[in-house]
Amino acid sequence: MGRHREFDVEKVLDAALCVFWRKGYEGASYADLTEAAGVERPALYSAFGNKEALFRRALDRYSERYVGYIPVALQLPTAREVAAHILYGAADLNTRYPGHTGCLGINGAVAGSDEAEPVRQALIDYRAAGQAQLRERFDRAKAEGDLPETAKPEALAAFVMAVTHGMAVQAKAGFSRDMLEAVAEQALSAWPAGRRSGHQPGS
Amino acid sequence: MGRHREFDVEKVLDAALCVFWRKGYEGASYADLTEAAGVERPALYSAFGNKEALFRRALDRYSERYVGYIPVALQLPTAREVAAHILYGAADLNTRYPGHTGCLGINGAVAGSDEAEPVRQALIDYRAAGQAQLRERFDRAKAEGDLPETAKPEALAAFVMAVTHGMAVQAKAGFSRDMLEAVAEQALSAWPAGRRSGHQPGS
DNA sequence: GTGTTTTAATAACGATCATTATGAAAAAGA
DNA sequence: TCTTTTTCATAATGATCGTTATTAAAACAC
Repeated sequence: MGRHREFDVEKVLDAALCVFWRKGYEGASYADLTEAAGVERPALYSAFGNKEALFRRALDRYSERYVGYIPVALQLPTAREVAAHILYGAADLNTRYPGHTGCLGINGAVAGSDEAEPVRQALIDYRAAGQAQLRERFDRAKAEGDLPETAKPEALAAFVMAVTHGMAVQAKAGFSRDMLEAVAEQALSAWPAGRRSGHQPGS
Repeated sequence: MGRHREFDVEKVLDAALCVFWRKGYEGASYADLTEAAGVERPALYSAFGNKEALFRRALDRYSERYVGYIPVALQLPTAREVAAHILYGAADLNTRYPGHTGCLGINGAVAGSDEAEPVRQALIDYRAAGQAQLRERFDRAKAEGDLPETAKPEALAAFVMAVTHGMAVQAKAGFSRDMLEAVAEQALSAWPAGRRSGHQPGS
């Protein structure tokens, strides 16, 4: 019983995601969010709760709809291909939408006031989870001989993540896709070769 | 004639710099700034102007007092040493002070509200200037044979900057110095060798 | 059709934001 | 000592922040 909801929750969530992507968590005001979503303030509160809950829903949606290239990358046969797919995938995602360059995980919460600390921590956890997946994948690669015995999977994962974060910062500063791809190419040019890797540096 | 200023302008500026470093531009309120500086609000306005002017003064001081390792790096004889000095210098600066990890250039302005756009642009310009210096240094290295003819100085500079930005993001997330140094080491492991470079990959 | 329940929209809430009037206190010149 | 000038400290400015009362409208049950 009762009145039906008149707006599409998923469309509203997409609109909020775009605002957060562009302005970060604290920079996105309810005035921005309601204007982008086309609904009034109380509708956002009744549908999602408060601002932090709305952001977490937007982060979930971001993960589902835009970061799919990472699980795809993790399925690739060699570590180099994994890293390459992630690096070029980040280069693409960071520059694909002119209205919101960079990535939500970096734009949202690098710094800010104390009140946003739980949100920053959520984003840190989000990035850490991705890095842990990458590290596990590199552990496997080492066991399979795709990475040499001397390779340090944890450091390799942190390195790949650092480059992607750095590209996100650069994308927000307006770097071209070509430049980001050149960054990715350079990051890959020293990838350690394993027993079963056909790649030779410089070949 | 008139009354003397009772506080030390440089000490106040240092205090403001620490607050901006920790909380970013928009996250730092005047309540934070006056508490850290130990002076009242109108004193900050009379000495520095408004918040944006105070931030720019703090950015200048940051450049003078904390980023000296970059001009030092630019004087080193080989491009690899330049990149290594910058990468390890960033690893150090990003983790040296537990109270304000990361770096001001990244923490301050990756995302935020529209009102802070000029400040974000100032930080983008600041980072771009550093990258331009690096690129010029790599141009020289190429001319001197320290980088191979195939090397792309612009891409190399963007790559080094991307890694440093990524490390700044990671430092803000609590990464250890050891981990950041491992990231830097990996970034260097593929550095292109020129005619006059004694380095061989893997040696 | 009446009553109940849920949503929609307007407008207000207290808190905090950056920024300043305002007036007292202090130092310099006459 | 008196006047002038600058700084200091208290407190208030209008605006915006995230969050909600409040009331009107719409959709079900009976």
